[in-house]
Amino acid sequence: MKKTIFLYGLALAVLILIMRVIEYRFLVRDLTLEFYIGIVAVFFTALGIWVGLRFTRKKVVVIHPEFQFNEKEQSQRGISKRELEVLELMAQGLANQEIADKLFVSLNTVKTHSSNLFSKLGVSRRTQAIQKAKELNLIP
Amino acid sequence: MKKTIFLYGLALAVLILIMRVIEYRFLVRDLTLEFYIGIVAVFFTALGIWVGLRFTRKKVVVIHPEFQFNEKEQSQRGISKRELEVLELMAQGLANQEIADKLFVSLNTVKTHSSNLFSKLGVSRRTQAIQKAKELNLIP
DNA sequence: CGCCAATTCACCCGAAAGAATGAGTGGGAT
DNA sequence: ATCCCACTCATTCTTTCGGGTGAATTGGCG
Repeated sequence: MKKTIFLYGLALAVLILIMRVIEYRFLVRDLTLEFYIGIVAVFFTALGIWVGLRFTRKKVVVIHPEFQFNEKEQSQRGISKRELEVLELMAQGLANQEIADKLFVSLNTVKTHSSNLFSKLGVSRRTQAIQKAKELNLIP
Repeated sequence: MKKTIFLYGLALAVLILIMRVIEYRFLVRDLTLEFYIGIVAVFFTALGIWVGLRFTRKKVVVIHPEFQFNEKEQSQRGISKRELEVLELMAQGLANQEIADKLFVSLNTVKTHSSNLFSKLGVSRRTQAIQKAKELNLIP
């Protein structure tokens, strides 16, 4: 990212330098101002197009839109990190006891988390929670 | 498409017009040439970015490979139609009782179906069954 | 017709899940 | 220092699941 910004800055600097040179030449040769301006306009239009392409090309390449977590829903519903962990394991088909073992907590804790999770998701069963969570992009 | 080209042409015409006006004003007020050129450069850079974005902002079509039922798995595992119905409703987060109501059968029947389903899928919990069924393309 | 598979249902029992409640602890913010 | 919140855990109780078993029925097929 920093490299990208640096490259853009460098490109701009080079362009400004070129502009100066062009300016000097044209002033010396005493060409019309309109022509000079036209050159500059074309130049910077090209630069703009280039920049525009750079910024958007990547989006086209991404064919398979991968899962992207919906932070808004998480914060709006007040779902904590731990609850999310439980949710993910739940979606993997693990039983509460297995989740407890995996998270190194007690079964009761997992039950508490899942219970809170259900109320936050507005559901009453784990299968529904999984469905809902996928709809809300909380899990892949 | 023609509308787009027309719009671009129009935009360019307007920009040239604005350029002329700016040019006039700056010449009259006798400001520095560098400043004037800077304005033009920024202007056309913006134009270029805009054009670049317009031309490349292809809608990222979500290639969501549509579900296509895996008949082979169904027959190989000997899963009946009724069992599949139960599976689908199960994947929708319905409880056995709700499935029973929806299919107009008794709770015990649903239990039998789901039980047979689990053994055919090689799982022991409904959440796992849903996972597995999705992997096997038995449900979307 | 007799066989088979699918479907339906029942009963029992243990395990798991879920609801409700209370409570202790530790880290962060005020 | 105090308060809040996430996290933790426990207990009790009810509901739901899931396994196991047995059995009646129905429709298709040889």
